[in-house]
Amino acid sequence: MTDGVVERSRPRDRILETARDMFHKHGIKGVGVDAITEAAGTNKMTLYRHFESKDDLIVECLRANAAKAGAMWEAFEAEFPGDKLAQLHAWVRKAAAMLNADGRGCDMANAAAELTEPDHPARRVIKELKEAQRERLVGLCRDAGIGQAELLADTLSLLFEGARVSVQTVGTEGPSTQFVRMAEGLIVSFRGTAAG
Amino acid sequence: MTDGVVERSRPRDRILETARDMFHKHGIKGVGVDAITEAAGTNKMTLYRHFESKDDLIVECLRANAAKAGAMWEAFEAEFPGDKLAQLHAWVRKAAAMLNADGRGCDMANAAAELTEPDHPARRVIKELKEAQRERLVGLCRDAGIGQAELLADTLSLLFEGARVSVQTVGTEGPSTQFVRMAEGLIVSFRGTAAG
DNA sequence: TCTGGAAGTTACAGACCGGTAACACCCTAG
DNA sequence: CTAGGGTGTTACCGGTCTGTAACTTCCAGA
Repeated sequence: MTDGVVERSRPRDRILETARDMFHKHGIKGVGVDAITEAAGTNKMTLYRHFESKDDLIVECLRANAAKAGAMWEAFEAEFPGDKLAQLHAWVRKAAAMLNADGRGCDMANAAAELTEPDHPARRVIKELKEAQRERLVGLCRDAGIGQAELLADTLSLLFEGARVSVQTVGTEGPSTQFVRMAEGLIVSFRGTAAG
Repeated sequence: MTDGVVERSRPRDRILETARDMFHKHGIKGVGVDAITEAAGTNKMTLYRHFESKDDLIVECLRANAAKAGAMWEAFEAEFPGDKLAQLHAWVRKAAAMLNADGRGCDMANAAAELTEPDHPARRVIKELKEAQRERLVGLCRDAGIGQAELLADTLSLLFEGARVSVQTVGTEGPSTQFVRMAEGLIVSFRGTAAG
């Protein structure tokens, strides 16, 4: 049984998954390690055997989130192999779906809002992962043949980030309802300037 | 001396101002009432004589922020009386300046990220104040003679919100550097469609 | 000068926080 | 059967949190 990569329900995995869920729902400082271990069906000692500290657990949760996001990009490539423009539209649809998923914003952004210490270990990984996501979106726009790929990618990125916080503050009935229209309009507009 | 509206350095005002500053810098759950009162040069009992609870203090801080934001809009009107388009451009400049002011995002959005309880008293005031701000921006766009005023206002709003969280996650050198270009381009674009 | 209210001080309650020590328990590999 | 590592259990440490009680000090207004 040592070959299994899954080996599900090992305590460490349960802790990581439970922490991700609870941090997402209640915020990082709103959840204690006791609550996490209890919800994960284990205990505090086991948590501290697998993670150096709560901060370490936070960082691992953020990395797990990033890994899940990375899988999303690969799913786009798998669904529309080579068709970067179709993948870009898939990203827009996926982003819109995330807006209506729940009222909580981006875990990275929320973590950045809570962990204010400038040298907190989570801050560097947040920056790294956000920059990596930007690279992927820029690459998608560029390979889709769009002229000002960086500007379009940054605009779409800011729109999406803004929509997520808008959902968190005024709910799903606010400005975020127009996200798809805005994004699609921008893509059309940028494709037009690329040709001209 | 009862006529004075200022009467500065009254304990309640010092507490409110200090709490606003500390909540902004360190987050709401990252600051205790002891730290606030000490920084305000007073004590905990005085705080609880003026505010029912920490939650009440939080709500008052958010309202104070909104009042300050309201003063900003009035400053636009005072600087460019009647010229709504000039006021819209002033808003863009002001928003850009706020991006470079400090690495912390919008206090409302940060509070919404931290206070996850759905019935937290701060949530309703956050929603009210964000909706009020949207109304002002929509009104500015409409009175500036722009056709799809709501769509432009929502797009600018999401861009600004996104830029603020972007600053918080990747810093001032990220996508937010393009905010002014994006916003001005959008205004030009929307003014074009209004005429056409 | 007297008085009343606002503000300061100290101490405390009760709960929760992150983190650790010591020990008992399985369960599997040899 | 045995040994050992991963796990569970209990108790605890020192600190911090919100909120309160009881008391003192100050200061402005009459």
